[in-house]
Amino acid sequence: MNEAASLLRSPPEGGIMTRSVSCNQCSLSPICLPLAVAPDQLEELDRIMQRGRPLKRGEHLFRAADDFHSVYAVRSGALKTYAVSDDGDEQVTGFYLPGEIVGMDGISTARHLSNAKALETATVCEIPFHRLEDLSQRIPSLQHHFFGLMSNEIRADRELHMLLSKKSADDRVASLLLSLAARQQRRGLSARRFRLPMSRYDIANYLGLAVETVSRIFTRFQQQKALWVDGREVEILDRETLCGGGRLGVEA
Amino acid sequence: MNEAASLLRSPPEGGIMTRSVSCNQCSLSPICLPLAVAPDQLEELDRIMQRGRPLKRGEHLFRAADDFHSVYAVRSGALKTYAVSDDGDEQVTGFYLPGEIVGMDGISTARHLSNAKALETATVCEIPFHRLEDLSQRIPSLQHHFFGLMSNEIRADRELHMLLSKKSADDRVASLLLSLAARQQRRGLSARRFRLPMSRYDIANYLGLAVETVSRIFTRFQQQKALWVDGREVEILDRETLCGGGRLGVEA
DNA sequence: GGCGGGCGTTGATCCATATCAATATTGGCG
DNA sequence: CGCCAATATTGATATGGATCAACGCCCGCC
Repeated sequence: MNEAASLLRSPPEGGIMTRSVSCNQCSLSPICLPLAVAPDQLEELDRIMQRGRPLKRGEHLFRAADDFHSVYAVRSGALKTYAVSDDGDEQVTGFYLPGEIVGMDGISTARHLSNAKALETATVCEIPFHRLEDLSQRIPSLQHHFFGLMSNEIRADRELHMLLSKKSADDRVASLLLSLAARQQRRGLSARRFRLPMSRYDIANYLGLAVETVSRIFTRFQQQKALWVDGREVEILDRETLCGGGRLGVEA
Repeated sequence: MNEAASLLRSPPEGGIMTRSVSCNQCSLSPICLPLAVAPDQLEELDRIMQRGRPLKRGEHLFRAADDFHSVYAVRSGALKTYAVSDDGDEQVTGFYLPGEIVGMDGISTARHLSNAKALETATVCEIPFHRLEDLSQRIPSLQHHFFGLMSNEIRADRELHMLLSKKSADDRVASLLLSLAARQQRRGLSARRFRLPMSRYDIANYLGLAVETVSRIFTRFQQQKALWVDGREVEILDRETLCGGGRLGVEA
């Protein structure tokens, strides 16, 4: 269980390595925090970032009730966050892909209130939050960007709210697929074809559905030639049908 | 339709009045933005706040697609925010009571993406966002507090996510009632008895239920002596039963 | 190479809540 | 004061998706 580093390009020569890749070398910088920082100040941001060893699938980045001190930028792989309610059931609250920031819900309480777990081998850049706050005092564009990031998170949650409250199971699954596709595209990857980093269970849980329902919907989308699925590989064949196919006349 | 100011304590002497009440006179200051600002800097915050004429029930504070330039602190009354999806159906995304900040979802886009509408006569303090950002550059505690506010919004949305995705209609209604109660209490008012500012339709819409379901649940809670209801007046008689009554054995 | 356990699919049945329909009730307004 | 429209309640029925059950598959592990 401690051979985590072995999967990595980085030499396993000691556990935590702190400065293996700087932001300006990172291919994600145009969509990650650095986009808010002028080139000549990037060094400063870089200095507060900490790169850790990769997480193996199933490992936790943080857990609910841990002290909150950092947010994390995903560098590779994927994570999910989930909360556990008083009566014990789990709720997946989000999926995080490279270039995205995880952990922002802990800011107000000094404790994390959700758990973050790697869905597959993942690397993250840790950003101690108090230092990010300091830096934001000196770099207005960084403060602005970070307000924007949080605002985006709020917006996304509002969309999810509508999804869960008003939309059919089909719409929910379609919407998640299209969201993942868009996020792939943002990273310069194919928006049509990609691999789902999460299980059907996670998808169902996130969308408030039963696994069986998700499975059936994948099958049906495939029958309708709107989607090609092979395990976790998917290819979006027909966005129109996915989106509104059912409602807008095309039945059969 | 233009007699809006007439309902007010403030003299209707010209439409917009800009400085009728300063933050340090405002009874909400211990729970509103001022709590993040040292007394000797309160003046600065005060200077950027703008107090407008009150909104009448049904009036909009802003609409989706309006330019975003401000967030708003509710001073009295109540508002709801709602979004309208492509296919035309409405989703109530939040209720805002005195001391709370509305409009934060617009920050990242320069446009509002939801509508904010007064549920009853309401007054708000307008806070031009770019000036709040400036001020946050000079008052670290304000920046910190605002990050915290947004983080809270995210947290609340995560709880709602669980509510919509995993909980029964009963739990959802109970949860909303308890949330409103807690927010009453925060303002120093009774957590047991209060008036719902929103219609059953709004409640149902917000919680992803049908109006009829909400109505029936209110009736049932009353039969169970967990709640007393008269129109929009409610009194919470038994939190335990409300929370988990159904599941935890007490049936009948 | 075979075994076991998570993961995924498919079918049959059930139930919580939506939907449809009808009837109060309330509150704003002329 | 009385009317109308919006709001709220109540009952009967319909249904989308949950739940229960069974089975196949894949993959990591021994």
